[in-house]
Amino acid sequence: METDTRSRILAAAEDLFVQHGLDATTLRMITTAAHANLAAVNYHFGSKEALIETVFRRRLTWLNDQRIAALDALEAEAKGAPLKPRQIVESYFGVAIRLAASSPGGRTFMRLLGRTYTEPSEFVRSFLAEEYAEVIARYKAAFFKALPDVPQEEFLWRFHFMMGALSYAVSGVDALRLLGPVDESDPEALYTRLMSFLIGGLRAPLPEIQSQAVRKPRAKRATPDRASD
Amino acid sequence: METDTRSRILAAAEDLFVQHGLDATTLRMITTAAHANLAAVNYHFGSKEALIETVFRRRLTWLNDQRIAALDALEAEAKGAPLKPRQIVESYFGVAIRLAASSPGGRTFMRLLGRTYTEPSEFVRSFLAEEYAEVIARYKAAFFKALPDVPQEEFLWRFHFMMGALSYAVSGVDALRLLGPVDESDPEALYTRLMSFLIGGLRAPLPEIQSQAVRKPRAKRATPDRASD
DNA sequence: GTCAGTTTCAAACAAATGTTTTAATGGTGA
DNA sequence: TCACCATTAAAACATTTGTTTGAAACTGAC
Repeated sequence: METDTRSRILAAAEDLFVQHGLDATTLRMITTAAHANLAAVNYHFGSKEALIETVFRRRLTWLNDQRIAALDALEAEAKGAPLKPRQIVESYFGVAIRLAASSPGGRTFMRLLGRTYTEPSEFVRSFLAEEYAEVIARYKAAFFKALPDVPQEEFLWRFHFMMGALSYAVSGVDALRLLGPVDESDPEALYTRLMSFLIGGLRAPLPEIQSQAVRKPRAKRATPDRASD
Repeated sequence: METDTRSRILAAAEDLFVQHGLDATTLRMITTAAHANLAAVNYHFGSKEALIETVFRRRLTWLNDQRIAALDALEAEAKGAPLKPRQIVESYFGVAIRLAASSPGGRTFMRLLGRTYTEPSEFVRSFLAEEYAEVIARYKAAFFKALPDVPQEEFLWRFHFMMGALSYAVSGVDALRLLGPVDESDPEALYTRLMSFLIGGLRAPLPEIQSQAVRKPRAKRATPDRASD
């Protein structure tokens, strides 16, 4: 082996986590794959949870730093003017796709991350929230400024939907395989496809949300947008 | 307790699975919550895996039967003509949202299902694929007929993205909470919001996918669609 | 060569898991 | 009342889990 034990463990863990999930991956699987002794994980990281946190934080801080840097650059160029929604979407989701495309390890990690957004484990959620706090705040502000006509609640949902689409885009494989054979090998094409979809969804006509108290229970659903369908 | 042991176990399992995940939920947690003996799971279901499968199949077959029935109704009415994309989207994703809205148990299950699409466990994937095979085939055919101008590969990705958005829409909570306080209490509003987004994404301008072999490595990304942004 | 500090190793640890076993319980019809 | 059945109950089962231990091996500085 070329690298040191610590690095080999990190790589093996990342790989096995995405294959089998966090819980189902045992320390014995990791240390075997890393050609290390079982005790090495506890020696180098302290515990399995600490290893998981290290695996995530290592790449996630880098990812979100990239996002913030991209936003900084856009806002510097705009000199106070609102950004175009497309620019913001591209910088937020583009960074993720590019990480997935950059290296086998990056792709593995993005698949892992996509799966872990919905991870119920408490300690994972807590450091995930911590890692995302700043970047979410920055992008929310940028979007609100760029889309002053879109109600904030509506936008938050759309952002949420977009994150779901991204998650499936990078982690997809399994669910996608249900649909039939598709080509997942070209990240540039995936990027282009996802952007089209996201922008289309983000800029879709605003639905008329009736207040829950007023609406009649079994009323036929109104379809106010895009009458041409 | 009102109901019999088997039903109490099913309800408790569904509830705990969505809270803690499949692996992290132990039989002891389930049987305690269900006020049953530990051995009851193996007596009534045979194994933990069989219990999981029962929990999913019970609601999933119903869900997909509803989808197929909805499609049957639409196609009967259309008398051979292609359906409108919006109709198909509404029948597929609307059924899911409606199940989530119909009862606390339905909502719990949809959250569980959203989380489990990305479940790496082999046996879960296998029976999920089995449950989805027919409904996916039917809807693929309907979509291809409704959108003859959209390349099939492009559509499959968009369908995949839509499933990601749905997954986050129903299972979301945690990831959504990162974004800030939103109202998740009104399923009708969620339905309307999601539909707008999905239709917007589905009908977005087609991206120009350059063949991977031809494209230059670091070429600036072309943004052929929606020049107005 | 020696020695302190770091890393690796094999072995064992307690705790928790799904499952099985064996007996007890409760109801139903003969 | 008895025998039969399905269900429940308590206890023990073998495995597997993450973690700890204590000694061996290695490393670099003096």
